Amino acid sequence: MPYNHKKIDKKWQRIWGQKNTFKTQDFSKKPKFYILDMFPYPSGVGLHVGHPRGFVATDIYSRYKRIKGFNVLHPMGFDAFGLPAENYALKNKIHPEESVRKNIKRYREQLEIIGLDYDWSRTLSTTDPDYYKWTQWTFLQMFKKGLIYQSLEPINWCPKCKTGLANEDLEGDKCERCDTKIIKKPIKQWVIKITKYADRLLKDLEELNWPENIKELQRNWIGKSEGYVIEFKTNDKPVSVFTTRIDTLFGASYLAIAPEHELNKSSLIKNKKEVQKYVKKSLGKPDIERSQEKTGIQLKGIFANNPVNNEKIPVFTADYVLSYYGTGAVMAVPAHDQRDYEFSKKYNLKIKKVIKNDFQNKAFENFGILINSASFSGLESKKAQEKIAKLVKAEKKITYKLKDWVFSRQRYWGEPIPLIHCQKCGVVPEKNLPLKLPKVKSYQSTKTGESPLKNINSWVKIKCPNCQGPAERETNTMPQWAGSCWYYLRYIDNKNDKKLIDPRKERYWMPVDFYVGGAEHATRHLIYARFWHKFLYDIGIVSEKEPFLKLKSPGMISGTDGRKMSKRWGNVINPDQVIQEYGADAFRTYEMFMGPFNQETAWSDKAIKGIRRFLDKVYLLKEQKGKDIEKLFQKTIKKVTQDIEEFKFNTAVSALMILLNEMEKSRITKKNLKIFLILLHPFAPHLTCEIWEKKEFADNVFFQKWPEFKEIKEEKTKIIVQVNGKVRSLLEIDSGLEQIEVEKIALSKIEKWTTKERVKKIVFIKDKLINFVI
RNA sequence: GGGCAGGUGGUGAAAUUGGCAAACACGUUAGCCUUAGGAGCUAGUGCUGCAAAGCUUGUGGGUUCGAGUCCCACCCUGCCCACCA
Repeated sequence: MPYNHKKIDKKWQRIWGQKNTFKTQDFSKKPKFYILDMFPYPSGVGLHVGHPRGFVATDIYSRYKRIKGFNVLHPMGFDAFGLPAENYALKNKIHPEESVRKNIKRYREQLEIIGLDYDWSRTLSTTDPDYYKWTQWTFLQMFKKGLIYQSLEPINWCPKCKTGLANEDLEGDKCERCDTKIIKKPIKQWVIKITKYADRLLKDLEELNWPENIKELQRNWIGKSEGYVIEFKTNDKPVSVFTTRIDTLFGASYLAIAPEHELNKSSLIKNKKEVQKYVKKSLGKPDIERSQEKTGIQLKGIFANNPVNNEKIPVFTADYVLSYYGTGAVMAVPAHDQRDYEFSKKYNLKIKKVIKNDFQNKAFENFGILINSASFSGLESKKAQEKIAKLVKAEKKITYKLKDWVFSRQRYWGEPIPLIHCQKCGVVPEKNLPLKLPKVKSYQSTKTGESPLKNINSWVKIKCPNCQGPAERETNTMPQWAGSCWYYLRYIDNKNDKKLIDPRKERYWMPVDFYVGGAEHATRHLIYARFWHKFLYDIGIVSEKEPFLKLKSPGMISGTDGRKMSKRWGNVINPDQVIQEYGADAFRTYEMFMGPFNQETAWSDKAIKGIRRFLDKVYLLKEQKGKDIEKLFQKTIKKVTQDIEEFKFNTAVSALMILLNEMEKSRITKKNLKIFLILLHPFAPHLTCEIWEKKEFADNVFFQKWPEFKEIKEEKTKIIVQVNGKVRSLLEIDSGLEQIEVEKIALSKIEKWTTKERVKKIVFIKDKLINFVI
């Protein structure tokens, strides 16, 4: 291999470091550009080649923007609290603080040898007390604003991790982290009222320049639906139900309530024992199990009145009804809801069609024309809804699938929740932040499932800051997602110990212009962070409603076998080894060349060799005489510029290859060589810097201007000649010729296929195509 | 069950958005060079065919002078959500 990548990579990384080349100044005459990577979670195994795909892309974009004359902020940090880090530490019998420090060091080394242009002086870790001080501070602001409440409802419990999990942390009915089947367990949890922001989270999505599929995922996650709340009178307390199909009210043949519903405790129930047994059984089941087969039990002795026709209908407790959605009770319309249909079949309940249809053996769920609905028969669903609602005095209501955010974990390795429980004063916020995580030897979960912090008496038992009476600290910690909700703000002002962020700097840098990271965060990190940001906006800490203007997600890189890279398959490829063998520039350029940025692709040990060959040839380029290829140069400048802008790096690289292949056979001037190096620089920064220096070109590659391209008019043009749409010939003629002239030339070329007489019609597009239809 | 993305050579892929399908690269074949080749260079390489020529973008239909691209139906793969009333 003609160039020594090991030497060159090291040399330039050292020079960039010594000269502080990538140090970013706050404020500048240049326009600002904030480009951000989703910061990594430093696990024990280190990065595999899939992780840096996004980092390399932002690096290319960032270097491109710098050369284009922007003041670029491109920072990197680490998200290191949470279960995986704690489990890793437990397994390896070291303290998580220790393992996290080691892992971060390793990650940073791995990132540095790729030659990324981060300003490391702005780095941060979510586990650093100077950082989580402000995570805790924001939490307390939410607490003061009444956005946080305690709840004792049954939560998803992982018996192995011994912690409560939000629905988002589940994989079906299993714990996402350890694959253990979860159970329902009532535990006192802190919960954030993210649902209060549901509408804004939904509405503000519209303005964002995000991929449509990610927006759609968020919309579905928030899950807005409009309907009505109808009150059904019973012989006990009335039951409110939520429905989106009030037009089917005449078809309601029973009420179904969730096992958690109040009415289950009614004294009028005749079969109390059975009902209680059913309720108890249901509450222990995870939701998935509840969804597998529809079961229920009638509340004997209880009846409801259908408000539209006073019909007396039975009431069932059924665990297919979810307590946390709508009102926890539904009116069942078997003819028009598949779930109710199945239930009715099983328990032999009335199935009454009220929307015209020919369906048999299943429910018809579409809108349509009402039948069997007294004076409303004949109306169309939408119209009927308003009228029926008016009649039964139903209230319009908007419901969301989004649930409040269970914010506490019964674990050691997280931000301590800065609250104090006092018998007299209730819950009191901590005054001295950061509330540091105490150092302990043993941080195993307690047998009761409570946080390990519970065992540290000296930390837990304190005096109430209000009344000086005996009080206890909250021992739950925050979930893994907490720290990543606002880290992008802290890069802007990472050493500020007075404020979360200096407002002047915030106004200068925010919002993030471009955010790049995995699509798997579409519904968790990206919703939580947007929520957190909106809260900070509401209390005047930030000036923008949305944190991330533009978003792109890299496609996964799978192993050479096409399977997801994992220890289990033994197909993990380590970037260090690849860089060792082929150099950082070949690694970077190959990751961009392998396919479209947002598409999953399998790694290939062989294909990277082509990139290395390309770079070797670049290294050997020298000024020489030959034919002029100015046109191709202009075309390539245009292509590479546009492709970088659009994150189409694969075709940008291929354009550079095409240019190089031509250059080898053509005239190369000093000017052209410089342009080529500038175009290649974002992809292969080490090599281009080296060549630039070796050729004794002035200055440095990244202090150059990005080349502008000129549109060059072609004098000659190629015209496709078709007969009946099939290509039969190709003409190379002067540009701008009119149809009559082209016809003459073209006809002589296609004598084999047709004659002038047989031509019925001619389709002509100037400078492009002529098609003879016969 | 719902949503989203996708289906093009032996492989990764490209196609100016309706106008030469397969650019670029990997692999491979032949030759050169070499003591050697897991180096380099030259030429070839979608399929069928000796050739002329024909065929080819998951399947079937449609629109069009012309379809990988637009429309309809279906099949397959991947990801996400999933009793959301």
